[in-house]
Amino acid sequence: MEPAFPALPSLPSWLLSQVALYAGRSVADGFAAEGARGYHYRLLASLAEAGPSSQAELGRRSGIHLSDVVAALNELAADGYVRRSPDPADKRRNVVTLTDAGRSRLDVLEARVRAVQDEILAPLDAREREQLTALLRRLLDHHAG
Amino acid sequence: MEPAFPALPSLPSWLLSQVALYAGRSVADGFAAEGARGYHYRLLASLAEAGPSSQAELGRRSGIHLSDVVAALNELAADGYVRRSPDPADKRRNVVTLTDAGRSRLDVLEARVRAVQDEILAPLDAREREQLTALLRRLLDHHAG
DNA sequence: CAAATATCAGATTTACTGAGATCG
DNA sequence: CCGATCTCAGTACATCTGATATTT
Repeated sequence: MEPAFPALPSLPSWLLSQVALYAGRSVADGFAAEGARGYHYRLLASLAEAGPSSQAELGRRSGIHLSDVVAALNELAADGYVRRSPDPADKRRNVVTLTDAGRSRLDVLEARVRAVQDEILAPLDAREREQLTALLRRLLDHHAG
Repeated sequence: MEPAFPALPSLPSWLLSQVALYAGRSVADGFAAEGARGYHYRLLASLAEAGPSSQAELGRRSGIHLSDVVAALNELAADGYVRRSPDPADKRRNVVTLTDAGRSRLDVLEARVRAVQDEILAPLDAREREQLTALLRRLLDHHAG
């Protein structure tokens, strides 16, 4: 007579949320040590990857809500990491550009992120890390597509 | 000249949080369809697994803050799923007991959870599901101990 | 007095909702 | 008039903090 329940801690969704909670906190702590948040990194990385963009594009690419994009860009612009200029071709839009300072900022945050990923995945070897990311990627692609 | 960044969507911590976000929403939706929340399930499951417990024990086992345990138990007790009685052996404590109705309630929520897990893991076969949970479990054990 | 328990009230974070103004 | 963009204000949820009272 086994117990009928899988005992919380074996549920995939529970494992996922617990590990994600820990990972999220680690990453947030790493950013906080630089006075930044995850949104800042995601926006800077998205700008570096795709070049100058409208805010709506930025939000879609980085998965951040438009209203949160506004707030995070206010902070990034106040620190001189991005520049907002009106798009002459479409007056509804702002063109957001990464400044040199923003590029340096991204490098710093990037280094933090890398270090934290390594700490999170510490108990796994290279092959297992690839397995994990491949499995997660398949789940994400399946449910996002 | 490869780009210097790993492009957001390949970061393990990002994959984790995205998949966990989806999984968390799916589970929450499943519970909401029964008028319940995750806390209710976790508390009921913890009671079924370990028997009558104090609130502090419950909180520790299910990873819910004491103050949230109080609120969630208020709701469960109001619906007759648990009973709170003072512990004669230690007057600081309440002994929380699962009622028959609570046991039935757990079965219903349990079924929901199972179905949702299956939906979340849909793109993976049995072997891959075990791989994923094993990898996640190792990460969790490493960082929780 | 120190530590554990239970309770309540509120702060914090991330994600999201809704309403407005402007423009294509 | 519809749809997209930007902005601001405020909600919702889970988590966590702090204060208080009681008992060990």
